[in-house]
Amino acid sequence: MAMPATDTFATQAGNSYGPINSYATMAMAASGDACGLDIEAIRQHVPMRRCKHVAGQNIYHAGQPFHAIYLVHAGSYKICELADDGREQVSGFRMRGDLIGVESIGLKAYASDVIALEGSEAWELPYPAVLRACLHVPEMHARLTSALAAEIRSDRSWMLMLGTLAAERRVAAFLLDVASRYARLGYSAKHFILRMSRIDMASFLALKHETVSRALSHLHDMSYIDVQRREVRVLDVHGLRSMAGVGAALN
Amino acid sequence: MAMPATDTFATQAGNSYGPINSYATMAMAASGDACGLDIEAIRQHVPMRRCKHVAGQNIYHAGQPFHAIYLVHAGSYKICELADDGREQVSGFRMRGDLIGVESIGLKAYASDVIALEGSEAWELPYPAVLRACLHVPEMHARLTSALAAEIRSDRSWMLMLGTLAAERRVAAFLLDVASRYARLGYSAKHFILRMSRIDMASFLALKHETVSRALSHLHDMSYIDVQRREVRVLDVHGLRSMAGVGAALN
DNA sequence: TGATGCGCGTTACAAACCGTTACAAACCGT
DNA sequence: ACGGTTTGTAACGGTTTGTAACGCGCATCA
Repeated sequence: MAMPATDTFATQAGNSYGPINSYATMAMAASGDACGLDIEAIRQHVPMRRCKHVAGQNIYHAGQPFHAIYLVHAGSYKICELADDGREQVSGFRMRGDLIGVESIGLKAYASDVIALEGSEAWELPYPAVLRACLHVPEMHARLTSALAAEIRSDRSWMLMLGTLAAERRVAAFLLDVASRYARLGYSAKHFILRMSRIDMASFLALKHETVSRALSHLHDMSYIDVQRREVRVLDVHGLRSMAGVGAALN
Repeated sequence: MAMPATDTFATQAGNSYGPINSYATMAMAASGDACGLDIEAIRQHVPMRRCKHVAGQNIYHAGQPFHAIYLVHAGSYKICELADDGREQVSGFRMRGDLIGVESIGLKAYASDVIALEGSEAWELPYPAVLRACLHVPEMHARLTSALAAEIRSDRSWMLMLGTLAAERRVAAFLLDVASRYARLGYSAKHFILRMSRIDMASFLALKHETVSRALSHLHDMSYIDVQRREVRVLDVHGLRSMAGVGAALN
């Protein structure tokens, strides 16, 4: 039982010390994608256009009927679930290569609210064209289906995390997840900038932002990380992992 | 703001006082399904066989490669997420008309563990046949895709519930969800038998089983419900709803 | 038949964790 | 420099958990 899959990003050490991801470098990642969707291949079947983006606004305009899904090109987006009575829950963050809006397939309106964090851009894929491509190109069908299935699996592993880990462990697991996502995109997994506020992190982790602050401070005190506002340096991956429970959540 | 969608099952009052769902009556529901999947229509494209079922055993046999998805015919199944370190989280319950296993599409192994609760049966749909049908029958493609999308939306509303509601409210929301599921199948929404243990409920709601017990007792004290072990009578739907937050989670 | 063991459910009490509240410091744009 | 927003820190209090005890139903077995 000696640490299976213990090196989600330690094996990628080559790029673990790559450039810190800043808003600038985020926009120029390699175009090959780690998330199963190759932009060039899709473009052969579905007309895509780059989404003009205004920081802090929904990429889905409120009240508009559902007409497209989005493929994140740069930056990141937060996905929010809204209740009738005003409650709000961040259900995830999407980065380059992730799809946004697939859960609205089959609906007349959007299932969730999507908010672009600073400096984000996405490709807009008209939904009718996507459907047509799925029916005529088996490969597209397989891609969309496994993208949906992957979305479910990812949500489930967060349910596992939220249901079984205490506050501090959730924060550790979250940091490891962010790190491995950056690593997959070719950025450093040991030094990165969180693109979301403490409040967004807290909502996603089902905590209060003060609790997130305390947890981060404590992880800092234990020398697992070095954190200053949104800048994070991972000092002890092993320690973080044991804190999060080996293989906690994530992928 | 006067109570939108306030009558998820109050409008179906005609069947709200139908027969109590016992293990016997559960097996003979009408064959028309409320969940978007019509068994007879599917059978035209995909060979199905009734799954022999042994209470308490996985319907996915451990170690076997992924080869089918399942359509629940009777009873209910619980879906479990497992972590490497032994943590376990119930991520949902599936009833008649629900699909099981769609999240494993595209994988060599199963994403979650599935455990049949007492008296449950399912239709087995061989996965290759399902895929073939999706490519040749547009309607099948739409059905599978929206089943996957619905799965995502359902998971997300539970994240909303877990992230924003306190313990007692979660329990109330859970009861309302169970009630509306029974109503959709034509059973009473005001008098039903919970098919899962307190421990399973607790895991699903990210609580401890004692907390679930206390919450149920308190709902009983407030005369919202009448509960005796697994038998539940809903006495005050309105009260339950305000407890859960109007329109909380569900569906 | 009655005894025993086991899992499930309920309740009480104490302890721990996290949320609440409040305030101060750092950062940002103007 | 200014005000507003975000983040950090601390003390307090409440909700949830942990622990333990007990009742109940059911299966096993003498």
